[in-house]
Amino acid sequence: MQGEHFRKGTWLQEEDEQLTSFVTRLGGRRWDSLAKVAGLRRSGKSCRLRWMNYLRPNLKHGPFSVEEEQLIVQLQQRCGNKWSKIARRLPGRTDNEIKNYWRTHLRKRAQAQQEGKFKYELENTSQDFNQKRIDMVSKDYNHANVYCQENEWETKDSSIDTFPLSDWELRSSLHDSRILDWIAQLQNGNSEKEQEQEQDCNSTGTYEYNPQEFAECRDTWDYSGSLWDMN
DNA sequence: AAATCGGTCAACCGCGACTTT
DNA sequence: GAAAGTCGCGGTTGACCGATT
Repeated sequence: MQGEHFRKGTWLQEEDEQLTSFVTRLGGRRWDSLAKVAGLRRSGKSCRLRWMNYLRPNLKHGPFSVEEEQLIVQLQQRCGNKWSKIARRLPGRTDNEIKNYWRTHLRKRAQAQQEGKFKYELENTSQDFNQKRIDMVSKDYNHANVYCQENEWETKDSSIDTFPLSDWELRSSLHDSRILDWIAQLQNGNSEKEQEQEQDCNSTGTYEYNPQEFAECRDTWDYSGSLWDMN
């Protein structure tokens, strides 16, 4: 493909139609060849992206639901910026869409919540406080777990694909780690985080699902609550 | 009304992983 | 086993649009 001049920028409707027609007939493989055969002056890469993020069937294009938002926040905390993995848990959503949504909507909210609460929590650090934190986070992860089960998403894989609520996971947000590290250092004089980092994400340890608690959690979620709210 | 700013999102880029030859 | 080709991912860019000055 050397020296070829590919078109860039926004896709035209004719291009979309052309691409859809050829992907439907030939399948979504060999994108460079497909682009050529279809007569599109686009790179295979560009065609693949357009198909995956916009044209392929069963994509949702509307606004994210509250439950989708919750799931994104929880999964992002759990596994970081692994957008493709997160996208697999949100049928009809693309990694690009989730990534953009996180960056433009959720990240700031999360940061603001964390920064706002961090000050408060430094002043309220105690064993009771930490137990409350763990209970809170546990509730949120149960929510995500149940949501996946309700939607019959595969749970055979480990790590992100199941939601075993290990002790490590309950404290895995930056926020919780920071607080608990600090406490551990005060108590033991060494960092608990080093040990945590060595633990496998697959470690198990389950928590009971309480439907009533879940319903309350679901009803009251509005980002003034949830993971970062102690009130 | 025009200029500027900030938010949003589609699309691009670079790179590593995987597959094919 | 090596090289070339292809795919998939995460980060970044830039066009567009509405709000504000």
